[in-house]
Amino acid sequence: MNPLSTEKEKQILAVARDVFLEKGRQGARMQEIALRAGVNKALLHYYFRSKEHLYQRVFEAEITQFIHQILEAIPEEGDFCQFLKIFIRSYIRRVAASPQLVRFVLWEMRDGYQVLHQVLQRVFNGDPVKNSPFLVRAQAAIAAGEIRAVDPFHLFLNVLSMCVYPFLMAPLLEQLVPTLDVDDERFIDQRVEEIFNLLERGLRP
Amino acid sequence: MNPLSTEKEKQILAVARDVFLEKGRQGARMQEIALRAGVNKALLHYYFRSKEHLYQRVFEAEITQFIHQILEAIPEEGDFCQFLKIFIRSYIRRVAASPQLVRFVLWEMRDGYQVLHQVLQRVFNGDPVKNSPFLVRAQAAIAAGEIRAVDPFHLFLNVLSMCVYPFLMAPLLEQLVPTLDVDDERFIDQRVEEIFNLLERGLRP
DNA sequence: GTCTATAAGTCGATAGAC
DNA sequence: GTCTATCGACTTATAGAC
Repeated sequence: MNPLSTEKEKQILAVARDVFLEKGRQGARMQEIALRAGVNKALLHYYFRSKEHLYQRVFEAEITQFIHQILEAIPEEGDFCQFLKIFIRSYIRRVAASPQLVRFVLWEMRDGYQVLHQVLQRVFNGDPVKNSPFLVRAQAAIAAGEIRAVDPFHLFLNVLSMCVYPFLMAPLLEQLVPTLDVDDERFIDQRVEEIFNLLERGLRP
Repeated sequence: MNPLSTEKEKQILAVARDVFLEKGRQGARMQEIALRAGVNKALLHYYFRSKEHLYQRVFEAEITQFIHQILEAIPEEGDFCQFLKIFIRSYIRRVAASPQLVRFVLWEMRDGYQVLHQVLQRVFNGDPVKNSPFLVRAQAAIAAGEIRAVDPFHLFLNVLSMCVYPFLMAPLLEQLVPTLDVDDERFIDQRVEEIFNLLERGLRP
């Protein structure tokens, strides 16, 4: 196989990712992907056979990469509060870097939640609920009396929610508050602080 | 104007709402809307001129209705904690009733955030940030020393986030935890309790 | 492998009968 | 107002030259 072909394949995938995230599964056009990738439309079918195949490749790749990036940012040591703050910061930074991805995944989840589930199964050795670092750490912290006995699952949902949702609403928020810029480091730091302080106080034993 | 015509127009709008929420702006098909509404495709154009017009009508109507339903459920009296608990319960019930709507709005917000902004301007007399009941109540509660001095804007974001996000993730969550049913009253009550307890403790002066 | 050209099908929109 | 029939534009996909 020609290394140039592999290179071109990656190029197409990168562009397809952008177009799918921008326009969605239905809105994306093979013509636009070809144009922006600087290749002919027929070449897309040569490499990926159909729009559906290309979409599946992009969707699965993005989900896998996203989960791995989050996992890499999770610290192993330290007490639960340290762990929590670092997790919040990492997660928010990742989401702020491409909120389009989260919006895309949530929208496409209507049909594609099985794919997300399969990726989680693979990454977390068959049992995401039991093996998720966050849930493991939270349970340990409760057992050790570091935090009060909340439901770890709901706690996890609460943390993810507060980290993600404002960035999904960003276009509206920036319209409502003209001085606001959700990509600004200061806003991100503010959110980390507000979320962490709320949790730290709300979880005290 | 024939009352039957108005009836048919409403029927089309109701079906169009379902199809747009299900398939999105691009994925929705005029043919499908016509079929499910039991009318001819040409009639859609007779009433609404184009797919774009029909979409705008549906989008604006849904946003307006959603905001009004939330506002109706906001209590006037009581201390901030009572207010908070009722707000959380109302908001979650509304979101749980049709998470598809929220998913749709967030996805379409890429282009449609101006519409959302216009509706908010209209409902809140030109200044949603100043006149939003939640922000007003939060500021008063801080001034009265009922809760500690957090940023009301971030507090609002946190509450909305925790109420909405889990229902956006519902398809995945139910796959991960087979016993989970996010439409079950018990899950909804659990979430209200977990969110309220976290906030009540996290906001103590 | 990469291109041009085109097939095959879909969809929004409209003309025109009733 | 409501229907049938069809146009015209667009999109995916492929055939075939190079």
